Formats: sequence, structure tokens, C-alpha cells
Amino acid sequence: MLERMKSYKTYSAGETILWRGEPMEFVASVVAGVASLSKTMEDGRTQMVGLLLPSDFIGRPGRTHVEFDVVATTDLTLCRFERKPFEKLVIDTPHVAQRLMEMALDELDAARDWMILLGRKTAREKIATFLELLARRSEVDMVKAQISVNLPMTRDQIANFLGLTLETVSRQLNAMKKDGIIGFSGRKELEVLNVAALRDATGDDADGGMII
Amino acid sequence: MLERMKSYKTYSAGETILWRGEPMEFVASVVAGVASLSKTMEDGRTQMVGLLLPSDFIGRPGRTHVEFDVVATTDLTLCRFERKPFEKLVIDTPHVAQRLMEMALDELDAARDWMILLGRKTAREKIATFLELLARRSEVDMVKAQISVNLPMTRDQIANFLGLTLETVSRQLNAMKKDGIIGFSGRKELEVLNVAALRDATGDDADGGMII
DNA sequence: TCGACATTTTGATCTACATCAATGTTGTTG
DNA sequence: CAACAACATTGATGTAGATCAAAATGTCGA
Repeated sequence: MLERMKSYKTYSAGETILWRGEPMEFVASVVAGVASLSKTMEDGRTQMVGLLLPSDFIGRPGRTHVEFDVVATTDLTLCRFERKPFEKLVIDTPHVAQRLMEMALDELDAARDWMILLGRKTAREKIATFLELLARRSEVDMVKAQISVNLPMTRDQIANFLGLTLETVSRQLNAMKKDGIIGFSGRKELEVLNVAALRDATGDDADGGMII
Repeated sequence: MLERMKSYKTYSAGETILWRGEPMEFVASVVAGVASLSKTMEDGRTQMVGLLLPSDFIGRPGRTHVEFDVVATTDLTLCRFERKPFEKLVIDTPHVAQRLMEMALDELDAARDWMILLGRKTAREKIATFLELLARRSEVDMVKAQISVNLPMTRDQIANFLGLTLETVSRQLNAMKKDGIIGFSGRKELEVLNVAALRDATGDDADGGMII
């Protein structure tokens, strides 16, 4: 039944999908590309508060308005549903509600971990944590024992994600290259050459912050 | 029926209620006092990721382990329920599940707003935002047109909440006193003398960050 | 009421990162 | 493919807030 109001829509990099304060007409899930949630202060200071990768969900039951700007970081494809019928579905099917609750709690944990990064980590630790986050979702080249990471954003966007400036991002990235931890094969394409050193540089404890 | 497994427990200031990684035996709600959620890095750097004031809820359906340390910031009284029967109740009564979802989403928004503070705000803006947060939950003296705020924590704890050092907290607090924005009537007791100036100093937009 | 300890304030200095300013690279469009 | 715009690097300099170090204040138990 829900199939009938499903629709795909594509956005190009840089496009704002939803503005803060706007009424929320639909919920969606990311099919391809990367989107981000962010908030901008009056004087232009911007902070990203979430990254949305494929399979991530946009929208929240019970909310009629958008709380943060949603921007297409790369070219993006969303699979959208109208909000009203979606909410009816949530109410009618407990295990969907259950699943959404799970997702909200996961996001909450992620947001709180990010608070530690923003409040207490050094520039290098921030960059390392960011690369590790992307590496975890990336392809592994078994032969060369390397992980290729695609940076889905510009230096400026990375800076807004990590609470840094773009110059600091650039410098730290090149410092890690000089240290042999990563190597570039394009401005937005890099390989992790020393996984252990990268983990070490994150400042997180050995188990990766996971509860065992 | 839930009444039967309800129990009150008190903790004294500084006591750790739950350690990260521990199994979660109960859920609870704060009756009196202040608790905090925090995470500490190996080298001791600490970041608070949440403040729990009276009526706030501790625990999350579907989670068996604790994700962040829960510490009694002041003397504290909790109203606790065993987790298992509580979860049964959640599953059986949709509107309780609904309410919990609401709370999770509210916390998520709060966490994201805090990310902006940690990533982009200056020390003074952080302090102002913090005071404004407390002022919103405080008593208003109608006669003097003043708001009395009780700081429920030490300078050091405030610093861990705001991603600062205790010295910076102390200096900024005294700077705001010198500027006539606040006045002290005890180390942990202050009045907001100029509400408009305080709002202004937060760096948030005029409407207080609320969506209208 | 007196220490003894925790907390806060205050001052001096240091430094990581921001800011300002070119210069160098890439990718795109007519 | 030239030439322009967007993005990235690199260097020089500035500064907010950290760090280090006392002193001052408050608090609590004996």
C-alpha cells in the first residue's frame, strides 16, 4: 500500500532539500549520495550536526516542521513518502514504530559521541576520527591491505562538520600524509596506509568506542 | 500495576549511578536534584553530553547496556523501575511508546543544538547559553524583575559541560558580572540583571532558536 | 573555633588553531 | 583549449582560550 506514494527524486550537489522552519511534507531515505544536517548562526558560522549516508532516514514522526537545514552534499537520490500516510503506517504497525525508535536512539548516541569530538578533541584527533568513520563504510582492497576512502565533501564542508576551519583541515590532512598514515590518489580520494596509526590518532580507546 | 515495582533511591553529590558498559537493570526518572551523562577519554578529558533535571528520564527501551556514565551532580533522588517489566509496559501501551519516541527526538534536537555550541560558539557565548538554559527553568522574582539562577554544579563541571576549562568559566562569569549582566549572591547563586543582554550574548537568533 | 581541604579567583605565559593573504590546482564552459 | 571559477595548499601573523602557578575564599568536621 505504501508503494503507491513512493517516489524518487534527485538533487544536485549543494542543493538545499529542506530549510529549517519549513513544514515537513515528506519523509525519505537516502538511496545514493550524501546529505547533511546543519545549522547556521546569524553571522554565518555553520555547524553540521549529522551526515546522512545511503540507507539513512530523513524525517521524524510527530514533527511537522524541519529543525535543521538538510543539504545535498553530493549529487543525491532520495526515496520519498508523503508524511501523512507514513505516519498512519507508523501508528498502525508497532514494529515500524519500534524500528524508528531504535534509529532515533542510535542517532542520539552518535550525536553524543560527536559532542566529545567537538568539545574535547584536537584538530588531528578530529580528522582521524572523521577518516575512520568513512573508512568503516568503505571498500577494502584485500590484495594491498589498504582501505580506499572517498571524501564525499570539500575541505570547507569537512571543517563545518568537525568544528574547524578549512585551512586547518587541509594542513592536518597533509600532515597525516607526511606521516605515512594516509596517501592521496586524488583530492577527494585517499588510502589508509596505516590503520593502526589512524585508530591511535583518533584519541578513542582501543575498542573503537564500542561497548563490548 | 507498575506501581508495585516502583522504588525511590537517593544518591549523594558526586556518586556515579551507572558506569558506561554496565548492564542496565532499571530505568528511572529524576525526582529531585541534577544528574549528568558524560564520557571520559583515556587521558582524563571529560565531556558532559547531557544534563538531567527533575522530570527527565534515564534509560532507553531496547538497550541492555549503559552507553555513558551517569553521575549525580547534586544530591539526587531517582524514582526507579525494573527494566524488564517497564519494557513490557512499553510494548503493551502504544501511547507510552509514543511518548518515549517524543522524548528521544527532543533529546536528539537538544544534542544537536549543543553540537553548535561546542563546535562554533565562543567562551562567552557558551556561558551565556548555559545561564539562559538554567534561567528558563528558574524562578522569576516579579517584584525586582529579576531571575534567580542556582548553578547546580562546580566551575569544573560547568567547564566539562561547555567544552572549556574551569579557569575560563570563572573568568567569563566574572566578566559578565562586571558588565552588569549578572550579579552573584553566593558562589552558586546568581541573578540575571539584564535578560536582553544575556540573550544577546548567546549568539542565538532573537527567537531563542525555536521554530515559530 | 580552628585548621585542612576543596573550590574559586586571579595573574603570567604559552600554544593550537584562526585569520589574513597569496599562490597553486583542478575542473568546467563557451 | 583557453580562461574562468571553484577548490586546495601554503605561509605569515594574531589571538582566544589553555596551561601553569599562586593566592584567596569558602566549607566542614573535630
